[in-house]
Amino acid sequence: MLLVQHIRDHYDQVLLGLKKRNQVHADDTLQQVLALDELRKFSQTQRDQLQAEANTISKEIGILMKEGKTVEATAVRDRSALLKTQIKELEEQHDQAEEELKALLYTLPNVPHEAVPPGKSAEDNVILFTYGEIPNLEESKLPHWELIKKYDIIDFDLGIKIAGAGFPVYKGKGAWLQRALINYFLDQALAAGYLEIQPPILVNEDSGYGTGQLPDKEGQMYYVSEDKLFLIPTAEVPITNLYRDVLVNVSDLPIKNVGYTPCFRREAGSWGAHVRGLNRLHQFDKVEIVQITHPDNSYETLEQMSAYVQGLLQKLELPYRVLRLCGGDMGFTSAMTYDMEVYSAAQERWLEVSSVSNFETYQANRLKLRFKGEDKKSQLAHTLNGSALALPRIVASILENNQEFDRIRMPKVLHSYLGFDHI
RNA sequence: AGAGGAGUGGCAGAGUGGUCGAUCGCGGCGGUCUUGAAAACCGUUGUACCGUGAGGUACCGGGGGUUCGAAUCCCUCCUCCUCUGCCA
Repeated sequence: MLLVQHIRDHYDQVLLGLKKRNQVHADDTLQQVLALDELRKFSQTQRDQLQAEANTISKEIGILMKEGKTVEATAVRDRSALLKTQIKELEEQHDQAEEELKALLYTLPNVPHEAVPPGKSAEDNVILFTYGEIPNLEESKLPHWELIKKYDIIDFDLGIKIAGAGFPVYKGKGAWLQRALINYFLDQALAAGYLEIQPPILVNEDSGYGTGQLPDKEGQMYYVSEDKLFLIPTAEVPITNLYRDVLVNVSDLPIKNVGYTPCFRREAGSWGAHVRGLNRLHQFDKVEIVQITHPDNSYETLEQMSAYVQGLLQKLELPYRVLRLCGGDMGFTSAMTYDMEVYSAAQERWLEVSSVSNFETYQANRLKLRFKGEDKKSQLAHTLNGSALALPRIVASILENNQEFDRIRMPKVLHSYLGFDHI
């Protein structure tokens, strides 16, 4: 959620940023925000004044009653009753303005960093860097949805039987590979100084608001109505929300957390021919890194996190490229996002396997995540997160890129986790 | 799931209708003393919003109500504890 003060102080910059996100009505919305905030402040000032008077009167009545001057007390009491109705009116005005203001702010996405390119869709993302050799496979190469059948390691039909489409069943070496990747990713993050967190994979409504899934995106999450809980779409939600309503000490920053969780996405309406096999699932595994930093360091941290994720891809011997997302393709809450895409050699296309973002104060403002600085004043921290990594497309690329005639090579770094070197 | 009890400042714990944002203690911070530290003593110590400022307002688990006035009374929701039941 954007800060009203920031909108007021940097109006043109905010407007420009929102335009970069193709928010056509941004000017109107921002003007409304400022008007509502004025109304909010005005009604509070008025209300506070009347309330101060009412408080004084109440104390006077108390003293009069104690002295037994009941006649005088009754006279003052009438004045107080009048104040009360006025206060109530102003309070309603104030609360309504505040509520409308909040609702409006919820509709505004984060302001992109100035380095974020303009653009409407994925076409306009900027390729920053490409790494690795694209493998030269035989003509008989198979896409991963054929390979998993050939080696009987992942079974979609069984998943359909017990749950539905998009819920694969991992078997034998397929299951083992999942476990190995999770452990490898967690160990790497631990070595990089992250603290491992094992959070709940169901969260309440407040948590959904904290990281920006709510309002508006409830359709993307599975919902347990009996208990009013959401299945998490990413570990970002529970882990970042650990710090909701928290005032940390500046010396505790940066906070670095990593967590493995299954992730659940309804993906309503986003199915098509190009999302076969492991490319898009309702349930998948992901290791997520989250950092909370001082505002001065967050972009440096973003680069570090991006480098960290790239390091993982290099160790897995996968060709990849790094994109800087354009304004139109960036997530609602992000100020800058890098996407890492791995080349899947049989599908002959790039697959997104990680997304690393800096949210600046956008999430922190909703979360009320602040730190107390040297000057004893509290200010909002910056939050960042990234996939490190999401498993299904990594698995797809490993299977496709490393296929040979009658086996699939496993990356060297996984051998000790797997206990075998090929499938 | 049923019955009972309880939620107060970083922690511990008073306060049951009237200068209570809240006693006392511990912890934290500053100081005196000391070569330094400990001890002792003195002082200080929540958050948010409004206001140029002086200052004001709100917050005692959340929300609502009664009252001139609520931490205190009523309703409701949430959480925790104890007992019973169920259970990996």
